[in-house]
Amino acid sequence: MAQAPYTRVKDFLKQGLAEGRWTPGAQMPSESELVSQFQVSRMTVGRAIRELQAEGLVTRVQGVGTFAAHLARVSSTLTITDLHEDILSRGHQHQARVVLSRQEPTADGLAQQLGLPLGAPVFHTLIIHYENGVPLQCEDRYVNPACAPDYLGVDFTQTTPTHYLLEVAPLWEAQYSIEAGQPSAHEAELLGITPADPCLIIVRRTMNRDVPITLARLVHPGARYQIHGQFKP
Amino acid sequence: MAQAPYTRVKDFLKQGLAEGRWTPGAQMPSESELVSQFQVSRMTVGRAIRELQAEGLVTRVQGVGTFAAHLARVSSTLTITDLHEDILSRGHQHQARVVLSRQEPTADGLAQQLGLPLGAPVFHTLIIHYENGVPLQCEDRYVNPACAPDYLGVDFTQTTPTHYLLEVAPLWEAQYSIEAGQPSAHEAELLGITPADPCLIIVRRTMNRDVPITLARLVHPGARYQIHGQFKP
DNA sequence: CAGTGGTCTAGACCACTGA
DNA sequence: CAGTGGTCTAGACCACTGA
Repeated sequence: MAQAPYTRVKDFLKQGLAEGRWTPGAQMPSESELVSQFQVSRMTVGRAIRELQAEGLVTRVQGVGTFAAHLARVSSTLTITDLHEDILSRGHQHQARVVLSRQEPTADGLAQQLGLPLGAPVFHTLIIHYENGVPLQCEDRYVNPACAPDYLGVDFTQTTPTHYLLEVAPLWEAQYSIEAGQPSAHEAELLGITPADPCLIIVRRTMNRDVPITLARLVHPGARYQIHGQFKP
Repeated sequence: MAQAPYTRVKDFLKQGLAEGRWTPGAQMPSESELVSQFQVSRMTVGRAIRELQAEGLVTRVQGVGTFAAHLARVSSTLTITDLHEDILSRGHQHQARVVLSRQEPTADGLAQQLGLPLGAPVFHTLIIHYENGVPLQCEDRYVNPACAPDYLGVDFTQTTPTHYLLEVAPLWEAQYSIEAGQPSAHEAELLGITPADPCLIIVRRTMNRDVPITLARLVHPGARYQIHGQFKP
């Protein structure tokens, strides 16, 4: 099975970039040069270069040319996964304990974050997730009732809020922050650690077309949780 | 200025996905349906759908069809930025203090990580980065001498190792982990914090075509450093 | 078999850049 | 002006799937 022509062009350029044949900022072969070099149509080399551009490996300027990208800002993907699936994929058991599940009036900062009027009802759950019996995450979550009216009726020992919300409210945009911090006294108690133990804290807000769906604070004992990732062009 | 036809098709599909018009797993219009609906050529709808596929919004199966993606695994981009640029972009001042810069014999675990024989020389720098005079990062870095022979001669109060290495050794692949932990006694002293203060610790290894270039441990006081990101299709 | 996506071609017109 | 990328068309052949 012969390789597709556009991948041959793409691989040629990619290899040259890896070898430093075109150093960052240098002009790369034009579409017409590649057309005659590879004896393919311009659509084909166009696709090859466009994909490299999408991967951030080259930059293009109309009327000027294609250039090897400055890799100063290399980006990697950080995947928002469902903790339940993560744990199962490690061949371990996942349990959840629902500490709290109720409706509350929205407090001050929260109202703003969820785009609700101050004091409007909001759903609040506090769930501890265990991997093989060991507490791994304290999930403190507020949900916009308009996006998931039946949220409080769900049995979260059987499904996770993340999973349920992805089903009922198509996620469209997410913002998150990651930091190291100390758990609150209550969180420490629930996680079976001391308030001095460092934790990885992720705060995440998801929205659908400017309507906030949910705000979650995810606290993980530092010794038990790591984020891994890699970048590969 | 009329919108390009392929973006019209792409936006139509994207909007439908945001509205939940096609729920995860549902079959979406075929290329030929879109061709007659939009009165464009198949190449054009093909490009629109291919880009949605690259963004992870749809999945395609040859001979079967195009389907709305299950968004269970939504990914966001985490950008490897140069701390120096980060700080300047906030309008702040960046200073670096070189605590250590020398050649050492490679220790056990390190040799493996860098693909060097045990005891082979390796470059080692320890640098503290300050934002407006406040310690923000402790950068403990080992460098494969073969990739950057002049590394130890560089004045790292003037340029950062990240920046220098991106210049001399085209980065091609990176692996990282992020966790919360406690600094070593030495790190705490250098950062002006106590060993009990939680820190965000990033360990990053970069390589070029299977040749490890550098391994860095970046320790940040939790109270002073956060990672922010967002996902938006 | 009909329908799907995967890919390619040989041309075309355009906007933009810099000499 | 010549050269660049941005985009499109109308066809084509193919591999694959499921009835």
